[in-house]
Amino acid sequence: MLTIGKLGSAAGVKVPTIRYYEQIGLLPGAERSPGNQRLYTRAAQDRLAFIRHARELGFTLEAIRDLLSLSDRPDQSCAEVDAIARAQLLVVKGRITRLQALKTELERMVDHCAGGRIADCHVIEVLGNHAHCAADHGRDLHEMSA
Amino acid sequence: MLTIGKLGSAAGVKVPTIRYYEQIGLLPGAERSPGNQRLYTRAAQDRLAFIRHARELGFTLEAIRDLLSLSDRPDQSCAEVDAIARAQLLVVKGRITRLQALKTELERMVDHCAGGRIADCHVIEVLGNHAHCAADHGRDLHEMSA
DNA sequence: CTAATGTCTCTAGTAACTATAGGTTCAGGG
DNA sequence: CCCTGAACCTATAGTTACTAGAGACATTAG
Repeated sequence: MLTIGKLGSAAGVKVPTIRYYEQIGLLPGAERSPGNQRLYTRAAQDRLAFIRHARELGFTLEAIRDLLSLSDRPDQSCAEVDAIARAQLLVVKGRITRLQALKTELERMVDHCAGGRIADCHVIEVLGNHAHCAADHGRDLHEMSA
Repeated sequence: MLTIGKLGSAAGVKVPTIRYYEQIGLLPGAERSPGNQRLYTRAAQDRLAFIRHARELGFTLEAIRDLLSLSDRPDQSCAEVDAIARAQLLVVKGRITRLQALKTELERMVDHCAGGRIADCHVIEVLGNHAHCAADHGRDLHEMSA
């Protein structure tokens, strides 16, 4: 049995975050020591590792909740998991595309900017002027959090 | 002079977001009509466009605040802007790398998952098991918001 | 002139945590 | 066996960058 601190460092998740996950029902309430401290099993550690990895992969906690509920009923069809993964894949591809445009833009900014003065510097102009954008401007600011 | 709604649709920013930017001091208080509605000049539109583009490029509002304060004093050295852009470039490159690992992982998930049952499905196993990770696991969950 | 749309302020909610306060429990050393 | 200091407990509030709602006033089109 692990204390919350051990569990946290084992999984690379901060202690308050673990308590937060418990609070929102992503982790079940842990057993407690006689002194009321949380004690975790190997199963809880796996579950937390799953959550952490999924977060790293860009899944929202809601998506993770779905995934976990599926894993709790392991005889069901995989189609739903598959759908979630596919949806996330689209999001991820979109992000990569936009980030690459962004990277180009930033590189250009750095090139234009090296050692000059703001009066000669295109950074602000590039960002202020729609015509200079390399990136396409859809309404996509908030796919970031999808 | 533009109303807030026109300004918003011109710049691709939602009306409450404009008011929010004003509230946190990123946009100056606008002139008002006799009926107390905000009226914006071309200058305000440029400033908002700048903010929007910078957000798209992954700058935080704090970084944007810095950039704007620099642009308000245009005789200063460009070095600071340059430093911000370079720092953002690093963040962006890191994100791209991790998202590409993520993409690989998700593609693998989708491949393993096609039409099966969860019992045969590697999705949860892949994410739950540290050994199967394609991605490196630094403490980098929160560069996402940098 | 009236109805619809747009705007106003203010408050509260969102995601996914992070931090603080004030108190309790546990493990190691003397 | 006691004491200290680290780790733990709960609860609340703060963070970023918005978004949404209520209820009232302004503006514009027909």
